[in-house]
Amino acid sequence: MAKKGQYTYEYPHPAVTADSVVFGYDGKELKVLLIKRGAEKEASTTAYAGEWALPGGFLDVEKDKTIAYTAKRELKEETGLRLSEKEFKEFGTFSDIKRDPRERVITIAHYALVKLTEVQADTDADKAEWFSLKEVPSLAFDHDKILRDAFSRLKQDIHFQPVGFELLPEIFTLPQLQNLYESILEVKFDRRNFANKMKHYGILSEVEDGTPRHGTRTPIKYRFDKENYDRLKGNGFRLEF
Amino acid sequence: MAKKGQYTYEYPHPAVTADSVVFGYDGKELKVLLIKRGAEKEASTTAYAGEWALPGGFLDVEKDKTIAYTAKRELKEETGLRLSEKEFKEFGTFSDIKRDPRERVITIAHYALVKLTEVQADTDADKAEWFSLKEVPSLAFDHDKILRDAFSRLKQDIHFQPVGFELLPEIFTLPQLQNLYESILEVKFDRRNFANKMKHYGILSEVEDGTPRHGTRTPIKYRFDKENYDRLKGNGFRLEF
DNA sequence: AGCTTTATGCGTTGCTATTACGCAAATTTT
DNA sequence: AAAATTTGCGTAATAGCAACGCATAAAGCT
Repeated sequence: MAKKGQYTYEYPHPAVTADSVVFGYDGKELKVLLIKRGAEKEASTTAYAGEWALPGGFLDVEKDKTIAYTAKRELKEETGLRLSEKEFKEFGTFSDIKRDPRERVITIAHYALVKLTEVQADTDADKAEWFSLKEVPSLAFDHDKILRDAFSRLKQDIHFQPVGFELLPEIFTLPQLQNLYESILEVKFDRRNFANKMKHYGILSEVEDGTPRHGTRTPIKYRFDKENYDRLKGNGFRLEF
Repeated sequence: MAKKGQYTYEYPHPAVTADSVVFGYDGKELKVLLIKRGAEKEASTTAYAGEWALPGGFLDVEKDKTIAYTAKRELKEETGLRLSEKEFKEFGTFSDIKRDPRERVITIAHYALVKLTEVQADTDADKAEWFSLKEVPSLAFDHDKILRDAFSRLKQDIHFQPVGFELLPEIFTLPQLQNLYESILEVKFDRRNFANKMKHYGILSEVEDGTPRHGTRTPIKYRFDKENYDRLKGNGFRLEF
């Protein structure tokens, strides 16, 4: 254990944290993963004790190779979720001088997209909880603003990059995909035009699962064509609204 | 002057800097502003002494309200250029554990666009110099990578937001505007289609400067319609390529 | 059970935007 | 003087997009 006051510098240094906004989709609406701040182990986490906050924590100056690694490590520690560093998308720095009452703390904010249906079992329910975006409580520090910024960044990104793969289960239906887009963009699309567009991109593969499609009301099942999907991510596209 | 070893912390803290990639356009090609690192005042700047680098410097933990302010302050100190905080666009954090040989330094990277023709006089030529993007020397730290990332970010942003206003002189011609876009995107557009598109956006106002247009070869002069320009920035648009 | 409402897939039509060019005039280059 | 270049103005063909109709089966309702 480190002794108090062991680390000295010629000039004042800020603390640096990585915070993560983890979005999940349950087939109906967009959710976000929050943790409850406790006065458990570290004395430094007592600020805003008991309040809800984004998962995240301090950069380990000596061990964390990059900030993305900090985000990954802290998410695992605080919520049980294991994501790879690549899945964290950095979207901004929050550096306001008063944002943490204890000392100067700069946070590098990230967002990540996960298949809620698959990861729900892995999230440590004692510490973490999924909240509907519409029912998020007020958060510690400036995490309200960070969350708002993350959502508007996701909203922007989705116009130019497909995001379904990260959020939907492997097999899904077109109405599900459309609902996902509508949840994120907060708009409504015409059913048939949306279907045409998605099919036109060539990122969907029909799934034959034995069940002979009974009626027109049972939606056709799809999976993503990973190859075309990634190509489209690289090239970018434009989804109107 | 601060005494040595005055600032102590329970856990190690990183240093935090703000670095800026300042792009300018001289009517022909895109340029970037670099500084020559010297062993002048601060002992801490001796790393990579004599090499070219991006302007930037350490966050003043006690005085700088935000990282953007650090960027603004350091740019002024190092190059003489005065920009407002809003003109700095943050595009990423560089946090590799080995990126600075002295200690752990996290940098928040920004880019800015300026009218080269107007600011050239303000840049302190003793310390700073404008380089063509094609002739940039190899840079200190990981600044090569930061510069590459800034350029590709600018390239992305220009697809969805007009950028001419920030880079061109107040009065300019359509060929100039097209050349700017072509310089950034590294592609060629069809002259007439480009003109049609720009006119269609409604952000151009023809300038009557007495000179009765001699021949068709003297390009028509324009200025930006600031109101429509800003509206377009807000809404976003899509420039194909 | 029988009727109404809703969800899904497959299309069509008109409109707008985009692309790929042609042409004339004047300047610059050779 | 001739040739090549640059600029503005225009047009035809095409592709993409938005708005909408129709048939069918499931789900909801009385």
